[in-house]
Amino acid sequence: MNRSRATLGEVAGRAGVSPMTASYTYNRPERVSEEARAKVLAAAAELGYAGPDAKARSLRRGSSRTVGVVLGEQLSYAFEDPGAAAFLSGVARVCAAAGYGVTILPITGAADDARRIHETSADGFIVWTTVDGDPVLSAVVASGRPGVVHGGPATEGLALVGIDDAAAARQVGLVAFAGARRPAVLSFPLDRRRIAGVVRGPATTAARVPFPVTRDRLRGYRTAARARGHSWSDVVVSVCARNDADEAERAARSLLSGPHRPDAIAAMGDELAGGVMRAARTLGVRVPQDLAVTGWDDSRRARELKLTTVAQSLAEQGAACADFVLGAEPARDFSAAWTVVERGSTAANAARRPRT
Amino acid sequence: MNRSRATLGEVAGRAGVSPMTASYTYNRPERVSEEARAKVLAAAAELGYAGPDAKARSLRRGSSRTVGVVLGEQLSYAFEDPGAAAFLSGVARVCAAAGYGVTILPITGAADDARRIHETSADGFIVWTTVDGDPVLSAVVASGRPGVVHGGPATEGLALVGIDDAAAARQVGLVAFAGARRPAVLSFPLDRRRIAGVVRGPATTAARVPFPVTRDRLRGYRTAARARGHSWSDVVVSVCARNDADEAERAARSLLSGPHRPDAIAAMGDELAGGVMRAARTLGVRVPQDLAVTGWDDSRRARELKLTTVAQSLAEQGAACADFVLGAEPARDFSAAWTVVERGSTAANAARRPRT
DNA sequence: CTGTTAGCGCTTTCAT
DNA sequence: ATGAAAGCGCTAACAG
Repeated sequence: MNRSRATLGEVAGRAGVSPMTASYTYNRPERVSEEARAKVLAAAAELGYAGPDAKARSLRRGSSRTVGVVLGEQLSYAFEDPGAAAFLSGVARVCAAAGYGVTILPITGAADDARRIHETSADGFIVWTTVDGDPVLSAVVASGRPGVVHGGPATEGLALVGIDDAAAARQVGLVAFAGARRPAVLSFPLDRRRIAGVVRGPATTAARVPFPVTRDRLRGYRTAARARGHSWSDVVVSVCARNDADEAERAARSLLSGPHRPDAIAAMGDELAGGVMRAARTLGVRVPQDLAVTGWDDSRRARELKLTTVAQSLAEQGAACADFVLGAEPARDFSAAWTVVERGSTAANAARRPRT
Repeated sequence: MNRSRATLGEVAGRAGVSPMTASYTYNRPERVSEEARAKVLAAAAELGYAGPDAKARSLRRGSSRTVGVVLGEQLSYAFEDPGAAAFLSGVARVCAAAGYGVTILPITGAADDARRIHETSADGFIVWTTVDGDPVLSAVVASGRPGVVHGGPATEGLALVGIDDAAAARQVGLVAFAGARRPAVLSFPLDRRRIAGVVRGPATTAARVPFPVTRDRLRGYRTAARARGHSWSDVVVSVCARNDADEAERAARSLLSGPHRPDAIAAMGDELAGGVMRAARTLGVRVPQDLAVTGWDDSRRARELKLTTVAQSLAEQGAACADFVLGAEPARDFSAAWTVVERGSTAANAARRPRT
């Protein structure tokens, strides 16, 4: 049997119809008589023809029916992040419903990232987790195809989807730091190098934090810390290389065993916060009496651990990105909903407690 | 500025060269004089031309330079599984190195799954986590493009990559069940319905377990249980809907609190085994004295928890699948390496201990 | 090093 | 309901 080497024209020939009738059989079955359709399908079966070639279709239609998702990370990191998984499943749901495929474009950091954008036949792009000045952003703009950035940076020519991270960080930070004497932050990486370690507020100025999401959250925590009477310079910021409970546990153990034991830790992810909870339990530190903990994302984990956290739907944001690229949504920025969910990892009514 | 609407022909015209010179400028720069190249690039810049159109290229070259990865799951499940992440990162590494993109094709379970295969312009397919008789498998074969299945089912016309799950399960099962009086198994789902719950051996006959990996592992555990003097009918098999520590913890707590408390649990994933360890700690059950635990995959988690486990490299297997689709590897099945790593979650020298 | 020709396989457009 | 013509944008093959 010919391994699908047959063309639509050959199928038409064998069926004794014109190429157009064969084409309609696959694309507009309702426009073809029952009889012609049967002949075409029979001929196709005989020739082992599995359907119109997608590459030729793409060229002719001017559309590949594919959306490119640019992951600003090595794939191993991207898939380790539950947030990325949720986001992608939102993207995939919308794309599948519209008959679109999803092409993954991991960033290598090398100079050929931009070329990879141009060499992809996707009809549009969604960019996840990137940094200020990423050449990929201008490549997407230059490609002339629609693009959305999730979480920033805001880019001329691209739509932006995300939440107001600074506002959310401020609000959850107010809860975390209420009544605290030594607030601390457990942060995502500041840049692509993903260097873990402890810094203090001043090292987190905007210019040094190219990841927009991380930067905005740090800014929000800073506002909260100040509102609770602390100088940002005194706030310890422990950076984790990834959104991983085990790494966070080690970092938290180190903080909690040190000379200036924090009594409040605001973490940028529920995974990180979960690690803090484990470290606290191991060290006999009571939550929330001795230590307030907050997370981010309101994942399953947060519910189980009764974590105070920021609730947002990354799946919905992924869907919004896909809607935009597919043109179903207006081409404007989309600021998604978020709320702070207060649970047992912070003191009740902490938001309303007076500062120390 | 024209949003990349210009064609290569127009660029050539403006540069005063033939289309082929323009084409060579992008595809074989070394064949073009410095001067011509400069003229072409200048014209391209003026016209906002970002490079040759990928859709036209794909048609002309007969290749989209893209590999399709079929995930036999809803995307949210697939990305929650650390094994899938490792596998995909192996696929992506090889593809990126070869200049290929990766298109994700989540299975919906609906009748249009096969059509989605045909409508994708990928040059070949990698199928992850599917079940016996999945129509997707015959669709891949019918597409006439190369295909590999990871973990089975073995399919005429497709290559197969994976480990000998039955042999590995047997070997790790011998360690887990050494000296045990009441061995139990914590299993992955038996089929796509992902029904969680407790069954016994007889309900795990091949005919009822369409997931080949799960089926083969159950078979291996059965062999091990019998070798340790147990009837498979007496072995409790607790099925988890997903490879998730929290779900496993609940399942294990239920088993360990019940009337026939197991003293050995072989789990099909390190995440599941981690949940068992947590349940044991909570209930004051000592590992390995009161309970032997084994996992699968030798993940970071396994090392941290000192789990006896099956070590395999899913990233390497993903790479092997990609190599095959890209034609770099011989078109034959690839049985990957595995070993059982013994750690503290089972008794020392358990493999050599006499049966009870 | 550069150019000419031809056509990848399909579907839009417009007729019948 | 069916068909004829045209060409999507590019590059393989083969000159020069």
